[in-house]
Amino acid sequence: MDVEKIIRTSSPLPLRQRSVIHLVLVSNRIGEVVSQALKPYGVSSQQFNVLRILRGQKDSPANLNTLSERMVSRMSNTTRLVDKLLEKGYASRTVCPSNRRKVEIRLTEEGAEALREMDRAVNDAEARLMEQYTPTQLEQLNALLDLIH
Amino acid sequence: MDVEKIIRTSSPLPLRQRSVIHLVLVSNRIGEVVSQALKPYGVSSQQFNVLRILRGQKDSPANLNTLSERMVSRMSNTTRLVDKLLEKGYASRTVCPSNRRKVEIRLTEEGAEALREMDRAVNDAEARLMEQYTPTQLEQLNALLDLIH
DNA sequence: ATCATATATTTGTACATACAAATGTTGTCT
DNA sequence: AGACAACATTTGTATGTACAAATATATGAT
Repeated sequence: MDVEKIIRTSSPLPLRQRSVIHLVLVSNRIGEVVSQALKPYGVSSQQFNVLRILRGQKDSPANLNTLSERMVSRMSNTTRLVDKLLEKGYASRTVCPSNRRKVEIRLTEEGAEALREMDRAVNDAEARLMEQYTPTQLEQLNALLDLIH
Repeated sequence: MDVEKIIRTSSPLPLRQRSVIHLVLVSNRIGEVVSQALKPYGVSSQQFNVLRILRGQKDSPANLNTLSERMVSRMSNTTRLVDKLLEKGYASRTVCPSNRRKVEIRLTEEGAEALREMDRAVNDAEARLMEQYTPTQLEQLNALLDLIH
């Protein structure tokens, strides 16, 4: 991305500062593209993320703790996010019988079905976004990102 | 960053998908580090961004349009963000006399002073975050990020 | 059994973000 | 001048995010 053009700065930025801004701009762009792809299904990218985690659980239910641990962007309020998924009929929530402090959250059949379509849409969008990259470049990018602590 | 560890997934992710998640994780981490550095000054990273743009204007004031154009993350509501800066005494807002539709937003002396300290704090935090990188690696990273459209 | 502590979730508050609609101002066309 | 479109900002609504406090349940020590 052309950082200087996007933030309309005339003077060139110091390399490290440019990298940091660049990373944020790219991530914002990813967010944009993904939310756009998900718009037809009425879910946010965080909600999509949760649906994928639920699917990854196979038949065992997830509790809120598990969900927030596994989410890409830690949600400080997973309760309300799950509320939205319930409203849409994509997930179910029951009190865990063995430990009544916990809740059991499951993907519904409707949720699983919608998720298959979302997956396709998001995957296509990501493919378009990243089509410039050769596999080698993707390896390099990942290796460089690994350096951040 | 160790993507698989952070999102606690056992199966390795496809390279492209891993890159996308990696970029988002890194950007989230940057956001965390920057907000932490700004916490003592009571401003968000977006507010900090606006303060820097105001300084870049030298003595000519900025209007809201200019601000949202130049911000790293486009704010859909720059009005309310500037409100916060007014409350803190870091910026001033007056109606533009030549075109009463516009507003003129300026950095106050107090804002300029606080900004100098914030700059130091943020710069230090970013330096710590990116200390692993050689200049060459930063170049490579920027070049790879340039590929995104 | 009771109390303190730890665990799991929910609720409250403030702020941030996205999008649409409303307001006020300016310039243009007739 | 009056009507109308374009411009710049503000306001409203819904949702998302961060952090702290509140609630409910379980566990362990005495």
